[in-house]
Amino acid sequence: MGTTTNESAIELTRLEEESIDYFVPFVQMFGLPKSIGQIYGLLFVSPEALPMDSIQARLGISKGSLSQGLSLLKDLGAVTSHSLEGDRREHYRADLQVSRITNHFFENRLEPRLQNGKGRLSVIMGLIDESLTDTEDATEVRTRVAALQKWHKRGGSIIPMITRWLRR
Amino acid sequence: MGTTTNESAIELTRLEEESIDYFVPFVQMFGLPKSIGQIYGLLFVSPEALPMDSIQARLGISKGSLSQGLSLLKDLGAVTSHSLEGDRREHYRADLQVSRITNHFFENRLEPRLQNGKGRLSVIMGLIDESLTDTEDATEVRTRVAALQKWHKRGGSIIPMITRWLRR
DNA sequence: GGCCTTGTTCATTTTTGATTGAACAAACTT
DNA sequence: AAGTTTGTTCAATCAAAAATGAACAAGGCC
Repeated sequence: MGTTTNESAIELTRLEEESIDYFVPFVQMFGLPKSIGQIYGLLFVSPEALPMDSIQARLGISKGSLSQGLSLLKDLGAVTSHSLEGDRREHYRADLQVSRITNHFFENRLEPRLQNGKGRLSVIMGLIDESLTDTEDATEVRTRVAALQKWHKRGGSIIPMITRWLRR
Repeated sequence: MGTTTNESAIELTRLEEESIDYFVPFVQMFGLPKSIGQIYGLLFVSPEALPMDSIQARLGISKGSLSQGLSLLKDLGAVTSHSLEGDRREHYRADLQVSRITNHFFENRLEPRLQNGKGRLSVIMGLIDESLTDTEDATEVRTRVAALQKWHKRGGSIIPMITRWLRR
């Protein structure tokens, strides 16, 4: 049995449970909260789009979490919302682009920090002589920083590769 | 000025500060605690290997964190320990292989979960008919899961590529 | 207008994860 | 062997992140 048990929720099918148990660790791997995995997991195995109250009843999570979670998933492009005629509620459906979640990770979490790091490395390089008076010491450390810079370039160039590879 | 200020610590050089400010976000990007970044950042710009008490005095972090942090870094292979003659204390030096940190992320954090996920997907595929009686619905969802499986294969095959690329 | 229904926001609570430091072990010193 | 230095472990504390739910819009409906 999975870890999806929750008293106050409408019973989930085994399929839904398994899907959620799949997606929760998946999204956590990319630093997203559990609730995102639950929501996406449920929608992923729902053939028809679901309204918020129905999702809430099944997952037993708060309206707040749900609203925020759905809005993040919409931003990522992992979930789309649809209005059904004769129903005022928005209905949410999982988009197949799971890669949106991973792209978000690479583009929002990795990329900017790598970028920022690049600048810092130049500063560090500049500070070496100032702090390390012994020439040998300075050379040693400069070698290390140079290796990092090289590595940085590599890392930077591989991210677009990965995202391209994962998308489609 | 960086975020590395700490009352009870021996003054850090600008170089050390910058290095720490570089590595703290870097390691956090991969889900490692801040203290790991501080330790590694300090060692990275230290030409000579440092003993624990000296690291502690400079960073102002607890002996516990330090011991655990160093042992993790040693496990990663990002730090090596050396015994100096005439000094009972172990001395720690940063290994240039920063890629060890990223490898650890890919191999210990991503890989096993992807592996685990693979199995779950088969289970999910098997549960579809059981839960979705409508044939169209079942087909729809089966398509989604199939897409995920395909994506999974891709993801699995790209990880060795990335680690190979980053190493050396 | 007044009254529902649907959804968002955000201050508070809860949970999770990191850090601390005291207790302990191991190894050296005299 | 008693004392000292060095390092580890782990229960308790603290901090950061996530979830809750009440207060608040924004629209529809009578």
